[in-house]
Amino acid sequence: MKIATWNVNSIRTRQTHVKNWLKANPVDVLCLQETKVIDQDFPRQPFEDIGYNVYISGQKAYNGVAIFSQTPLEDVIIGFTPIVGADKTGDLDEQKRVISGAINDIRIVNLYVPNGASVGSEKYDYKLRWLEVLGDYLQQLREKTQQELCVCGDFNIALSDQDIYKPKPKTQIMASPTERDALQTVLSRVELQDAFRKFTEESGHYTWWDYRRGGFTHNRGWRIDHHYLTPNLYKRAVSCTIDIEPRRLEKPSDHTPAIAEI
Amino acid sequence: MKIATWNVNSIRTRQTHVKNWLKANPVDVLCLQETKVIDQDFPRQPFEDIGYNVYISGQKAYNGVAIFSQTPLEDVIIGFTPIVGADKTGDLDEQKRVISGAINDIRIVNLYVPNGASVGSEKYDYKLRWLEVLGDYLQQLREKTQQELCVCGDFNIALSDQDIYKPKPKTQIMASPTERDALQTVLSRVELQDAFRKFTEESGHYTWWDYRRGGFTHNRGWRIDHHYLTPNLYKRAVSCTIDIEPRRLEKPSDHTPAIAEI
DNA sequence: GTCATTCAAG
DNA sequence: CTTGAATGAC
Repeated sequence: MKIATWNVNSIRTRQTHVKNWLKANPVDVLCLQETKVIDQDFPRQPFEDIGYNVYISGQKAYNGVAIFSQTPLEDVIIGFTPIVGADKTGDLDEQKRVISGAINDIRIVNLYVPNGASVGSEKYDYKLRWLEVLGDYLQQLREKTQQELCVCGDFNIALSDQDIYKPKPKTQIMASPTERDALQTVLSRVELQDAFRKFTEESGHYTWWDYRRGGFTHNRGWRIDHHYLTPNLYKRAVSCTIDIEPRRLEKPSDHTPAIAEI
Repeated sequence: MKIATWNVNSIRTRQTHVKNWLKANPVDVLCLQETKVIDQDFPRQPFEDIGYNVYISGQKAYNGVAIFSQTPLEDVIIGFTPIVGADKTGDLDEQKRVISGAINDIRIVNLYVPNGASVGSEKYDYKLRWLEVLGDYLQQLREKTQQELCVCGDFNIALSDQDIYKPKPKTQIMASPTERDALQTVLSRVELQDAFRKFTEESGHYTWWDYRRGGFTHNRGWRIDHHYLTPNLYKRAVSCTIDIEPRRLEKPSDHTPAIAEI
């Protein structure tokens, strides 16, 4: 089973790119982030036309996640609340960043982790709060469903300096020790491991390049889109790759897809 | 000599349409309105590349006029001020709506007449004030230069009900009696005549269709883009036509070119 | 740099 | 309905 993740930075603007990519790369499951559209305006048809079931959780202008799956998903869960409860979730489900569903007792969790703006900002605190609840969510999800987890999406965190074109100061958003630790804690709680690093140890592999200052042209990239797998899935994983081609297209997303095969 | 007028509703957005149209219709002179760009950002090169001299008077976001001419223009005059003086012009040259130049003692005056919003509004008063100064401008231009005039552009006035898909109430902007009278006064003062009506008497010929409510699809058009000629030029005119094709393109301007041959 | 939104204009 | 600007986000 091939599971891809792609922050598309507006599904309406990227509709053609995504459809063409799926035709050339007919993955079983595609997890999208930053769809930036309310559910009623989501362009389902083009993807249903090529055989995908479409599951979405969107909002106006910001965030928004979706899962496309050739096999219908079982037990689709939107947001943290159904698992951890409204008390623990607080305001965190106002932003649409979490959707999950299962295929044959493999649970796919699609995340768009908050960016955090800058270290120490209000948005950074929000990111840290969000990651804490994410830990609760994954742990309870695991306990309740007894399913293996494939937790993928745009994490807005490069776990290691290896995942960045150049080591960054500790104050750099997406690379600061505090957010790295927060993510590491989440991973430990559910025994998640980075699928990409099962197969590739070198640095220089990225999934995101800033639109600004020719980030892509100069290959100043970050690997911030990940697949994290529970032990049995991790053992079964046969590949995890990044397809840079979509980032070369006209009017691309700033992210490119990562694909895990299990 | 062929002189065309075309409100392009942003020259940057319409660059390809205009260039392709000129390649297929190599008129001697093309008068543009609503270029919507400051002079330093005007895309001169593509038009110079195909043999046109480019004369512009633009501003940010709104209005803006330009003349493309295969023959260099003589004595280019921008705005009312050089002819009628700053006192009479007042604030009317803040909006870039007037540019003129001569070829062989034929003076081409390119106008973007204010729209006027709605009858009785502040903008309507501005339109009427503007038309009054236009009369002064044309009269003095005529006297000073002793040139024949081709006054063309987007007049935002349909002089007769024949020029509208359906007769309109007297309160309808672009068809109200007061603005029609104001334009008629201008024409009388300089003995200008409508080139189009030398050749075509039927109704049903339009140069503008509102983007809203499928104006073009339903052929709910207006003829508001005109060529007005002084007597000797009017006598010499051999044709005046409207080319609807550009209005059919993808992402068209709401106006289409009118072409007079003298 | 790119996107969606809101606004003003037509 | 389409455009450009201004904003905020990333």
